[in-house]
Amino acid sequence: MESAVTWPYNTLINELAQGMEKTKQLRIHLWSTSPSETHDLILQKMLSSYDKALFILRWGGSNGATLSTPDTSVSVHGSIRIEDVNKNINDNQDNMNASKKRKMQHTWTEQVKVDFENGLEGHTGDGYNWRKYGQKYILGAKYPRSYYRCPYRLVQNCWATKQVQRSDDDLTVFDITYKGTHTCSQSTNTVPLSASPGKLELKLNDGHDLQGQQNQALSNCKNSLSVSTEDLVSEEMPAHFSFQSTFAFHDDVNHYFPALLDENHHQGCTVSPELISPASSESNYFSATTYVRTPNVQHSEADTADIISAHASTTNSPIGGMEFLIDPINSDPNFEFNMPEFFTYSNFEHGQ
DNA sequence: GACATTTGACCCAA
DNA sequence: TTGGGTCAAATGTC
Repeated sequence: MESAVTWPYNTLINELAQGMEKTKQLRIHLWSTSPSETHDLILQKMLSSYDKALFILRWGGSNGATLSTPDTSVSVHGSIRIEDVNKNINDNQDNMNASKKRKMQHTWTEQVKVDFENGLEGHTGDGYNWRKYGQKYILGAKYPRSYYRCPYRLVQNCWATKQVQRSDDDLTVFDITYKGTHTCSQSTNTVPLSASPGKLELKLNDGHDLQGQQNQALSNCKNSLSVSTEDLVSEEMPAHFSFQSTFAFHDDVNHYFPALLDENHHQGCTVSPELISPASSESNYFSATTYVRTPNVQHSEADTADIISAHASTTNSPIGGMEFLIDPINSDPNFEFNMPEFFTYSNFEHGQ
């Protein structure tokens, strides 16, 4: 039997989710009809607020907290501090094995949509580096699930992982499940906004990362695929500038992808069919993500490797990893957890 | 040679 | 026993 508290709780979540969805649609519509970075920034903030609210509610619900519980760390009036969550987890981690550690980990799921007609719908990046460590076909799922973990797991004892599962129903939708929050410092990959403009490049993806041949083929198309962020990024922009870049980028790139997808040919840039992996030929999915790299910032070999699956937004964020601080104006200063607000899928580091 | 990804094998919870 | 999650050797790329 549904409790009196649960009913409005679920209704509230539904209403917020609908509001969020409509905001996303509005954002795409506005961008396609009359692109304005100012408008887009406002809509970003709205989406950010929805995300926060939903996370608070869901986290509270999944932890058995109710809206009326006065001493819970989560309430509609308060804010959740991820350190509190992590503290509770970490307090127990020393005395348990890895399996139990993972069980204790804070878990949440995001859906990410790729829309080749309108560009990325929603997210650009979670700001962390990830290393793929496995892929597996899950019973009942058409597409394999990919497993990623923090590349600094051993070095910094960071147990964050994520799973990327393509939706069976909608080829453009991916479910990304995050387990655990990053306890590592990934400052090695943060790049100040003031650094010289990076280069945005694309990665083809079938749900897995493309291999070198495909990358090489793409690099041959550099002129059409690479977009300087010089005109897209200003120092005054908030840390979330990459989404702006992504959006503009995809507007441009969308002219490219359909041709590549359908005919493997566009504007003199050819990708032979054999360069598309079997999986990709099956799914014809491209992870239309961005990677921003600043040439004058040094990365170690390990860092370079780690950048695969790093995300454009906070890879270049001066506040690395503090996703909600990307909205410096409206963010609640107490709201400090690392839940990804915007996503890319996997990112690709190519060229220097 | 170094590094990341792939993929079959293994572990373990349900 | 089954299936999801992880490991680690093999492989590929630069």
